[in-house]
Amino acid sequence: MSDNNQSRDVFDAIADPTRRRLIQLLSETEETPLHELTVKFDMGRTAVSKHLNILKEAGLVVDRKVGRETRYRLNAAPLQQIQDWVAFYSRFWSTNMLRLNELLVEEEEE
Amino acid sequence: MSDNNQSRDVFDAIADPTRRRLIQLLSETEETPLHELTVKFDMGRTAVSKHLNILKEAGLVVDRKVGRETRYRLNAAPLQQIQDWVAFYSRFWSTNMLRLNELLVEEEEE
DNA sequence: ATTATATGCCACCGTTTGGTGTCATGTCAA
DNA sequence: TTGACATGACACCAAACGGTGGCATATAAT
Repeated sequence: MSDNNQSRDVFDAIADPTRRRLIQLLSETEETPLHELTVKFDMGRTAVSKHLNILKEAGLVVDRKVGRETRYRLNAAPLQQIQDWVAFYSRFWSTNMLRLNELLVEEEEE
Repeated sequence: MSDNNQSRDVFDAIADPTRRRLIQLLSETEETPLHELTVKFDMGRTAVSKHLNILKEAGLVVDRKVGRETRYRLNAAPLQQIQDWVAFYSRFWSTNMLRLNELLVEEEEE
């Protein structure tokens, strides 16, 4: 159904701060060409392009050529994997909260 | 309030599959010594220990010496950062759903 | 007392990562 | 048509990563 050309682990793709910032920037627009993204970073065009390619490998970004520029668009769908994964562990910090409360109550009663 | 000895980015810590498996294993027990974790992986003790240290740097794991062994315990709390981050983008795959529907409707009406 | 176990620490090593600069090519503007 | 712009592709590089093995030490078991 959805696009699964994921040759790269999504967890891996979002590990880098630059790539997370790219995701954020792309979430603010419909479509942005490489050169426009590049000016927002303290690094060369080649580096930004590489990061975008990694995001593309993870399926988080789609690119499209328009004239001489390549425009990038966010595809947030693969992030569901992350959400599913982390949702499983939400129960653990909840129960830790409960356990913390137990300890506090015990201390009060001593 | 909570423990913030995070010298390591949580996104970075969970990027590695071995470390995610460690998190999963630790979620199944209260506390597990290094040697017991080691036997579950196809790598040496040193490698597993390194991964656990990285998780520790991210605050995802707490260790405690008991006799000659070092026991590790999961602390899922820092994973909230991940959840918060990804939650922000959930609206994007939802709106993509909506946009997909729009496109389908347009096609039908043509 | 001796031996086995569990670990930390360190040196080492090949591969990946995240950046650089350069060159060739395609496209837009004058 | 000439020149500026946007990009891809490539070689290169230092640093980080993910693994190894060996050694020293503390604890447990015999």
